[in-house]
Amino acid sequence: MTIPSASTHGRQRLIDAALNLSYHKRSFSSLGIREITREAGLSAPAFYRHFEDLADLGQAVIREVEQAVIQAFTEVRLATAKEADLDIRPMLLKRFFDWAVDNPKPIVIGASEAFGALEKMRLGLKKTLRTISQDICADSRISRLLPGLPEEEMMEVLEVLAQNMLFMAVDYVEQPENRQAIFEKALRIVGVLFAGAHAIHALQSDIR
Amino acid sequence: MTIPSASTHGRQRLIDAALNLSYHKRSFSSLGIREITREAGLSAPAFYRHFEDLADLGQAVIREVEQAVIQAFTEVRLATAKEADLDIRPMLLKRFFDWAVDNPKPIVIGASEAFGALEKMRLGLKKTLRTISQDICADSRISRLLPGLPEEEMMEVLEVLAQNMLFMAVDYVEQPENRQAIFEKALRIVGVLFAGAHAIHALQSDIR
DNA sequence: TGTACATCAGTGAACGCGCGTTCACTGATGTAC
DNA sequence: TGTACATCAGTGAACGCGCGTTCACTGATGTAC
Repeated sequence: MTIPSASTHGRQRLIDAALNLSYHKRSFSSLGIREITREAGLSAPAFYRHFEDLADLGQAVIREVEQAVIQAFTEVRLATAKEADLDIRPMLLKRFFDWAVDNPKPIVIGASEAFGALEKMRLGLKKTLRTISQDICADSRISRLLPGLPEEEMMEVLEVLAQNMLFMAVDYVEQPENRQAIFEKALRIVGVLFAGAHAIHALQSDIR
Repeated sequence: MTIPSASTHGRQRLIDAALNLSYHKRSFSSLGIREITREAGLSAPAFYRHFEDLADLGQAVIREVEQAVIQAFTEVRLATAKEADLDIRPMLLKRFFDWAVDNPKPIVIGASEAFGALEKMRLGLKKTLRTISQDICADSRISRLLPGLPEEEMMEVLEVLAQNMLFMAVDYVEQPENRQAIFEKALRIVGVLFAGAHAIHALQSDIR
């Protein structure tokens, strides 16, 4: 055998099937085992070769969604690494939204489960948003737009931002006819949050 | 008979049961008819005396959630009507959070369904957030904090705000030990958004 | 290289159970005269 | 005021169905010697 690590086939097909169904019918917690195996083209008992129960599959699905979302941000930041615009934000956002169009499932599912039924999903996704916020926070192209802002304040704003951009990405994906308007709206919101963080920090510095 | 309007009993018990179950087990779309009637203390066939199917009950539930959320804001604004603080926002927010503690179900369910499974719920709740934003926008105690800001810009910011405060209210409800910290964080976010809207608008006015 | 064995993803048949839904019925309440 | 009727929320029994889960089995692939 190659490596005893992750099995390559049936298991992944079940995860993909769950993602497909959550994406189209929504709400992971309402899926059934037979429904998922049917979608995956497997017999029902095959499910138990790979997972103990639905919660077990759920953990695998959430890992998949988390990885995809983090990967999105990584790819976007790498793709824009050579850009040296004065303001990198529009390009970062545009790339993220376009990535979401190409990979709608983890975005749509992530958004709907981030405050949804299963606690494990909620906690996992919130942690993911925090991780992403930290990555962005560490990106000098962003942090230099908020000079002197303490890291904790920046993180707070970036987390709110990440959450809102996740939701706006869903609109962007689902309303192809309004994409330009949604993108501009998202940019405005980004602008407001940055400007606000900047203004408040300046105000506090004045008082001190 | 009194008035042929809304029936007072079984129907409401079914709605309450659905709210209870969604609140504790989460995800309305995973509830079953027998489960709901059981929770309501009724026989299964009784369901059909009041609703055609689950989607029909769903519409009634969402109306209930919407009304409760709007009522929350109305009550909060009435309760603070006599306050003439320089800045009414902390009191408005505090009262809203405390209302959420007393009426957790519509808040928690509203937050988890606002981006969740059923399209009707999502659209209804987004409309509700818009309605609330309009109410706040028309409140001179708020609008005077953003003098000269065009209504459309104010609405955009207030909608983002309303959505975020809904989510933060859930944290406030579910983490009694962190309430003070969550409240302060929420206030900071409110501050950032207002400061940002103000700063951006001032900037635009300068350019013109 | 061949052979015997172990491992493991997959299967169809079968189970008992709870589901959604229909049915004919009951009993309370309101209405007509 | 009494009586006959209509309305309607509720019920228990019954239906067929799809569900989750277990079982013994198959066939392909890897491993030992």
